Amino acid sequence: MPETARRPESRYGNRPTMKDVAARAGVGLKTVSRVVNGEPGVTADTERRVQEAIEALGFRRNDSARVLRKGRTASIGLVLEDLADPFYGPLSRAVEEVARAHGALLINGSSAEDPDREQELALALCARRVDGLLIIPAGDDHRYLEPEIRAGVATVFVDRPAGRIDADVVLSDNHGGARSGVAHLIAHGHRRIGFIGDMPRIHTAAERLRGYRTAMEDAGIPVADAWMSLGVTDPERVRRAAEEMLSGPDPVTAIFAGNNRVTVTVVRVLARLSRPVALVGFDDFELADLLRPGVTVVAQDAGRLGRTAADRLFRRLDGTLVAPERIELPTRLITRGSGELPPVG
Amino acid sequence: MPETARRPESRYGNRPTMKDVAARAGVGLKTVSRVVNGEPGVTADTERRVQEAIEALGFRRNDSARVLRKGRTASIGLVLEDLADPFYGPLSRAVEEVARAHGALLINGSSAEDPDREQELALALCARRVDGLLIIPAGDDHRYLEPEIRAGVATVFVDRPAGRIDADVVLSDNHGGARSGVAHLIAHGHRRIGFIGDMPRIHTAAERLRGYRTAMEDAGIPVADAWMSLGVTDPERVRRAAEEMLSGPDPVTAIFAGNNRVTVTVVRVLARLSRPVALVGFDDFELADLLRPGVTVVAQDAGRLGRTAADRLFRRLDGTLVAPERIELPTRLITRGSGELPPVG
DNA sequence: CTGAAAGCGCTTACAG
DNA sequence: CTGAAAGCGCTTACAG
Repeated sequence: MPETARRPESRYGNRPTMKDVAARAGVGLKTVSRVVNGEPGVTADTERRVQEAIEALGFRRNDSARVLRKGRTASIGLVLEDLADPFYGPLSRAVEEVARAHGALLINGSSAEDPDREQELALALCARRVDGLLIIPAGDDHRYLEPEIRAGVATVFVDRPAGRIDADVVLSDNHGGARSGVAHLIAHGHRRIGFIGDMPRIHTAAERLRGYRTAMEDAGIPVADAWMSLGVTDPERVRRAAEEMLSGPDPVTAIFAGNNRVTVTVVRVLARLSRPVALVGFDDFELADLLRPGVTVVAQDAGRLGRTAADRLFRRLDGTLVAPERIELPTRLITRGSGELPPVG
Repeated sequence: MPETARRPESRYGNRPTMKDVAARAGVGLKTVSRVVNGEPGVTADTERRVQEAIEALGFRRNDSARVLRKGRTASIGLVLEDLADPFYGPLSRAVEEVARAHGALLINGSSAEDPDREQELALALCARRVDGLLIIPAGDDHRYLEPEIRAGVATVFVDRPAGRIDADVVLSDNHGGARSGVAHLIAHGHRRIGFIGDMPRIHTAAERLRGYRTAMEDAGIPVADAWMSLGVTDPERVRRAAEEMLSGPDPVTAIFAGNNRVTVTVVRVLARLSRPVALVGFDDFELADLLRPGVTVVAQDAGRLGRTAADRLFRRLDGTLVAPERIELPTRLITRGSGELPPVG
C-alpha cells in the first residue's frame, strides 16, 4: 500500500484549509463551508467560533478547489491585439465593468496580432475553464475553437468576425464609416485621395478599404493603384507610404488613414509639409481637436463595442440566446478641420 | 450510504476528462497524464492511441484541477487604477510580456482609484491563488495583505509604495522629476508658477507637490496657497483650478501639471487663452510634440516600471530575494517648447 | 513501460 | 442545526 502522498512543494507556504479551521473551531468541515459562504443554518455561537478560527489562522477560501467542484469559474477571457494600443484600453475596461457586474473576473491577453499567439492564448484560457471567451481575432481560421464551443464555452468575437466558424460578432460599420469619411473628402473637392491601411488580412482593414473604393466609385472616380497602401502600421512603413503618395507628378491632395496608428503617423508627415493636405482618419484619438488643423475622424466607440460584446456573452451564459448574430455599431464622422481643407496642387 | 454525488450542473456541457480518454484508448489514467504532459516513458504506439482518443473526444486538460494538485497556478495578478488610462496600457502590456516569458498568465483588474475596490480585487486574486501580486495601490493601508504575504503570495507594489506594511516597490523619481520640471520653468524666468495635481492622498501626487515646493524653495521663491490645487483629475475640476490661477491681479505665468490627465486638460485651457502661459507636465503623452507649442514634459517610462516590477516578482517566486527593497527609476525632462516660453504679464 | 491508490481543498447530497 | 462520505479532474508517489 502506498504511503500517503506528500504535500506538493507549494509556494503558498502551508495555507490553512477548511479542515484546519474546522479542527480549530471544533466543528465539522461542512459547518465551516456554511460560514465561509454565508449559508443559513448555523447558530450565532458556532458562527462566532468559526470566524475566530478563520481569523486566527488567516484562512482564505481556495477558489481553485471551489471551481473544480462547482463547474463554473466566474471568469471570462478577452484576447485582444495589444493592451498598449489606446483603442483597447477603454474596450477592455468596459468589458471588465460588465464582468464585475456579473461577479466575474476578466483575464485578458495580447495576441500581438499573431494568429498562433491568439490560438495559444485562447486555448490556455479554455484550459483554465473560463466560462466565456471574447476574442478580437488576429487569425482568420477559428475552427480550433469548435471543440471548446461545443463543450459549452460561450464565445463572442469583437471588432472582427470569426473565420470559418459561425459565431457571434460585435463590430463597427467599417465599410460604411470609411465610405462616409472618403465621401466627405470628395464633397470638399478632392479626387486624388490616398488610402493607407493595416494589413489586408485584417478584416477591419479590408472593410475600410472597401468603403474607400465604394465612395470613389459612387463619385465615379477611378482609383490609381499608387493611391492605396496596406501593410503593417509600423511608423516607418506608413511614413514611406504617405511620402510616396504625396510626391511625383500627380500627388494625392487628401489621405484617408485606416486606423488610429496610421493617422498619428500621417499627421506627423503632413506637419512637415509646406502645402496643406486634407486628412480624415478612422478612429478618434485624444487631442485630435487640439492639433492645427484639428483632425477630422470617423469615430467608433471602443467602450460600447466591449460593453455590447460582454453583455451578449453573459446573456449566452444565462442560456438566453441561441443562433449566432452579427451586431454592427454605427460610426460617427467628427469634423475638425483637416477633412475640410480644399485640394491644393 | 449516500448515493454517488451527481455531476454539478456544469456550463461546460460534459467535457471529457482524462478518465474518458483512458477508457477510450484502453489505457490507464496515468498514461494519459503522461501523454498530455509530454512525459517520457510511453511507447510510440500507446501514445498514438491516446492522441487519437484525445482528438476524437475533444479533450483539453482542466488546468483548474491541475492547479489544485500542483499548488502553483502559473498566474499573477495586477491591480491597477484604470486600464483605459494611457499610462497603464503600456505598463500592463510590459508585465504581460514578462509573465508570458515565465509561462504565466496575467489577470489584471481596475481599482478605479477606490481603496475598497483595490482590496476586494487583490483578495479575490489571492482566493484564486495567483502566485504573485503586482499592485498599484489606491489605498494607503495594506495590512489586509499580511496574511497573504505570510502565506507566500509574492507581492510587489508599483508606481506607489505600500501603506503600513514593508514590501517591494518600484516607482519613478516623482520628487526629483517634478523638482527638475519646476526648476526648468524657474530657469526660464518664471516665479509665479502654479501646480495642479491629483488627490493628495495619492503618493505620486504628494511627492510631485513636494518636488514643486523643493524647487521653489531652492530658488527662494515663496509659494502662495492659490498657486496649488490638488484634487480629482476630472476635467471640470482641473479646468476650474487652472482658470482660477490664471485670473486675478497676480496670475501665474506658468503651470506645472501633476500627471497626464491634468496636462491634457490644462493644454485645452491654455489653447483658449490669448496670452502665452508656460507649461510643463509630468508624464509624456502621444502627440505632445505635435501641439503648438510642443508640450515639455517630465517623462517616466511606464513600460520599464512594469517590466522591472514583474522581473522582481518572478525573482521573488524563484526564492532568490529576501528583504523588501525600494527601486526608483529616473525621469527625463523632454523640452518641446511649452516649458521654454518666457513669463508674460 | 504502465497503472491503481491516495490526495489537492473544496461542494454536493444526504442522513441524523 | 450539524457533519460524514463521496467526488470534482487532475498529479504524486509508488509498485509491478
